[in-house]
Amino acid sequence: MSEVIQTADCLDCPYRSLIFENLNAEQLIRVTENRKEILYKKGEVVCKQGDRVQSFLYLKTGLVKIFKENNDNKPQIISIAKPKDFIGLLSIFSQEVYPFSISCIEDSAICFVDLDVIRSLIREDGEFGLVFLEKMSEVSENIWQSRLELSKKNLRGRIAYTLLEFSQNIFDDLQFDLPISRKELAELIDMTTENVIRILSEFRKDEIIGISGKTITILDNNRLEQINLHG
Amino acid sequence: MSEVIQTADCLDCPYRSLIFENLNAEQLIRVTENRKEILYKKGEVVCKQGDRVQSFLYLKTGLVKIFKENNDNKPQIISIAKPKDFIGLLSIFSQEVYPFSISCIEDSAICFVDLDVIRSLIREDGEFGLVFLEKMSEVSENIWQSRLELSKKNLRGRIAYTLLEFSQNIFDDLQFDLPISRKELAELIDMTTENVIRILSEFRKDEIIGISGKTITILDNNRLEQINLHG
DNA sequence: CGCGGCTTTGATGTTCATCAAGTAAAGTGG
DNA sequence: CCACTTTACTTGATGAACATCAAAGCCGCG
Repeated sequence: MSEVIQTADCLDCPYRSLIFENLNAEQLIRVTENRKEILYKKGEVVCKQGDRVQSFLYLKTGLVKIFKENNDNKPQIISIAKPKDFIGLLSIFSQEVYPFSISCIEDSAICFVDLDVIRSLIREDGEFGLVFLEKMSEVSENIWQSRLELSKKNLRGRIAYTLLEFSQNIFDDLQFDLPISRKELAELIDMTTENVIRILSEFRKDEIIGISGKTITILDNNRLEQINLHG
Repeated sequence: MSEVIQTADCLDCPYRSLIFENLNAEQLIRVTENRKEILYKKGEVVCKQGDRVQSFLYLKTGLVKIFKENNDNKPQIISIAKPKDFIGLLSIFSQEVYPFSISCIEDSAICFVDLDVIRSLIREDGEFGLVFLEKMSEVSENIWQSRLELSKKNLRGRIAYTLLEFSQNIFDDLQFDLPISRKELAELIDMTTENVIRILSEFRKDEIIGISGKTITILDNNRLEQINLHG
């Protein structure tokens, strides 16, 4: 199960985000004293839609999915977050409760910083506030970019786009282990599980990718790019 | 054509946003001196995708559409913004240039506040920064909510959703003039113009709505809600 | 008044979801 | 550790939802 660990203070944290770069010693101590780090196993839930927002969430290592749970039993995955992402997104500043759930698709380490501490840092240190805003803006912009891009593509295009995302932005390799199931991939790009599988098989038959269980190898990057663009 | 007007200072602005509520006199003067207000006619362009971001944009009155221009000649409307919305969205803090265009779908008055002034206000006045962040968060959250809601519905559901949005959130009336063309409605909810028209006609035949040119009258709100929910 | 863009309807075809059925894999309890 | 259950994966067949194409009327505007 998940485990709270006591790390050295944030000053020495190798995963310290740029936003905490310019804090002074006193401020960093305040952050250190009002945070906890939790190690999660793959599959564990970080927060559930409807939970009270109390912390600023920072993904140190691992991979998580941020998703809406609808009462129709068809979750919608909003985004897969990478290390150094702010996984509470912007919501934490206007919502009482989380409008989405977060769970781990790989073992992950997540820092929970007391939200009141973040608020007080912004209040007293405008420079911090500004940097914070910029970083928030960037994360948000990336997710928007992706969603809008996806929504104008057909199924083949969406699959191609997502495989390229994984390859280029997350694993930085032409071969990688799909961190999510076919079902989750379907939830991420808004299609059915059957069609995800069908199209992956198609790509395999066309020798655009290789598939071995969860392991995907991109064999013909060009063609994948073409499908991405014209799908 | 569009017209720059010299209004009284922001202190007296009846449309002053809550975010400027707690500024002191000196700060408000700085805002006043580094802003301009422009009156646009329906159809005029406020900013184009790719323009350099230099101002914080605030919609005082009117209605604008925020949209992506793709090279395939199929614009995607991201959102219709109402008075008091921050129409540059979060992008202004991480993007050099606008990732979208904005144009007016009704005559509109828009304030351009020099972005450097906003930045300096955040730097020097943390409370302002925090309120600003909260408001940004709220606007962003609403758009997300809408897009995710839409993306899980079928065409009838999307039309129903949008009509209810207009009725309830924008015009606060069961009868209203559609501020956008059928074509734009299609771009907003990601379908073809033909199908927008077809489904509106269907709703008319079923006596769920009345249509007379741009004027829509919701005759059976209940049924529309049902279609929205189950579509 | 004539041109271009918007609107409307119908006919047609494609894309995609759904249903069904079976295999493989992965967790669960005795 | 094995039987059992559940969940993931896979393929095919079918039909529904939706896009595309075509044609014609309409409306606003120079």
